[in-house]
Amino acid sequence: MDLFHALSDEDGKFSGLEKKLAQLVLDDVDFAVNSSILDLAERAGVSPPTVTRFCRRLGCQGYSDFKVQLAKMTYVGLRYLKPETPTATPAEVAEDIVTKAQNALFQLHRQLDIDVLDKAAHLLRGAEFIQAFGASGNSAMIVNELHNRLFRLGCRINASNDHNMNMMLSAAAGPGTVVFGSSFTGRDQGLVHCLELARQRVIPTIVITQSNSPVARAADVVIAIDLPEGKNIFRPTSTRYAYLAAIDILANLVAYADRSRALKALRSIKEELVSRRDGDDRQLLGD
Amino acid sequence: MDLFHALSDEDGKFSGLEKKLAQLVLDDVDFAVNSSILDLAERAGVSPPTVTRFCRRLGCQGYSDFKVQLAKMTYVGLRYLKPETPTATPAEVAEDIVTKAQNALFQLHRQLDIDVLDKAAHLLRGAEFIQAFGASGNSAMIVNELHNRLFRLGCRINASNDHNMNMMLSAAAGPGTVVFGSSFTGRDQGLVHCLELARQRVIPTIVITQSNSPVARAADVVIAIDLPEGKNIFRPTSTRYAYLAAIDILANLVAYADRSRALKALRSIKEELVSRRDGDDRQLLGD
DNA sequence: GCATTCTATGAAAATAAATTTCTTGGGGTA
DNA sequence: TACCCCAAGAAATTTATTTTCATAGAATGC
Repeated sequence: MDLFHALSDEDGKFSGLEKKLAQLVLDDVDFAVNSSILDLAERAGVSPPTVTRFCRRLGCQGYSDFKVQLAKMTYVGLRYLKPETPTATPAEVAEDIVTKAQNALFQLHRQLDIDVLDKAAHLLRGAEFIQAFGASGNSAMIVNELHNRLFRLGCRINASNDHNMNMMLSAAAGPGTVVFGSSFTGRDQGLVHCLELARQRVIPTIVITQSNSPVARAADVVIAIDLPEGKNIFRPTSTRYAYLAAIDILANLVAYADRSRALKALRSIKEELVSRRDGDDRQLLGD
Repeated sequence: MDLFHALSDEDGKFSGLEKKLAQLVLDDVDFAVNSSILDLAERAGVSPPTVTRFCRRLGCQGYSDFKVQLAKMTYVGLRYLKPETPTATPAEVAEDIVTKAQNALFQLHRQLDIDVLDKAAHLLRGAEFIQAFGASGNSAMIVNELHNRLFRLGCRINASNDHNMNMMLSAAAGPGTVVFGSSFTGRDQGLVHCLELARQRVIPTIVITQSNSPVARAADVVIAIDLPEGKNIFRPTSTRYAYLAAIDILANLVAYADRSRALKALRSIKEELVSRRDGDDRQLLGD
């Protein structure tokens, strides 16, 4: 049953007052979720029985059931984590992945230390140059994303995914540089080494990793992400979504930390894209 | 208020029966969400007033409020989309990004055509070689992720983010090759050209893009993703989360389509990682 | 064009649900 | 031993929800 769909009345089965009710509910879900049937009826200018009937038409058992469904729906539909079945159908695979991704985002939001993130953003914004290190598929993606976001904001940044290269880059880093590292496990020895090199050179370091890990201990600013890992080895880790969101938030804070610089850089990029393509600026800032 | 936290009774404020209630609720959220106070009381072996008091202690207004909060919580906390305030605090930025990411995942799940995905998975699994094209930051990330997931499953795959290169690769593609393309906007002319080249050579093509776009029209199998774009130019598009999830699902389906090959490949990679590092196999399959 | 049927709706009644008040009994404390 | 406090339930009360019944208007059939 899909309340979201039902409320939009695509089949046109609602009566006049029911349409009014649906509109009211969609306009102010909070109110509907928190009020009694009498309040809702009064505000909609209908009688309580009409509300009950409305709920039934939507496929709910009654008003309380409706409220529960509504609460679920508006807070993003997501099944509870089910034990994994070995014979998963494609639909189950899809649901499982989406569920876990949403869960990872939820957990991220719960445990994210905004102050640390803000501190990191200001450090990045003030940097003359940023070296971003992350190896293996996942962390590589993360630092590449950081690169992809920050260069648009006028930051000078290089992302590198090669251990030996990282080492040389760290050893060569001069004043004004900030080193950024990503490690999902927190046990990337190569990254730890780079961070130590940076520390020797009094270069500030930021990492996104598990707290209380070797990588975390080697850095100045730690964006801690502690999520349980799944067990299905076929399944890519849902932790990536959490990391990606953290990077997105970070990039935003960097943008806000120096709005004018960010705007200027974005504008140039956009102009270039628009003038070189078909003039359709829906492309915005990259495919 | 954080019901999740409250239910775990970290402050040890629960009485004996309240602990029992909390356990019952956590064990079977579905039951709690769908039953009346009498049912819940009976199943927990307590009186209804005890349940009411329990709800109050959890910070809820009463039993109905408790049910609503519970429904929200278990379906992943997520605020309704708020209009964006120009003077966003870091916390608001974080919430907004997480919200939109979850929303993108929700929408993806609602509109995803599993059969198409499954078809694409079988095509990829049967391919002798896969060329994956995606340019600019976002699509580049997507095809790199595809590469990152599929090579682990024993697929022969190359990801390329360079237009000219893609063109040459398409022109040189031989029988047994499958071309995969990603474009968020669906208007990547270079990609369209590659797809046309492939079509001339009777090479099957799969794209992940907006439906009814030039890219979609040029491909054999279309994984359609149609999400509204945000307007904040500072903000990276939340669509990325949806694409990423689609790729994850796709990779899973490829793995399940040929379990033994996938397992074999994964096992070799894992052995290599474990033997070369500190023997800690928590690293699993890449940082 | 009138009668009939159907549908939407509300009023009132009935039921069910939730909460408050009052009470009890067990554990601790002076 | 007497007192107090707290957890917990029974009964009473209040509140919320649903059902039943009645009505008016719209649609349909003859």
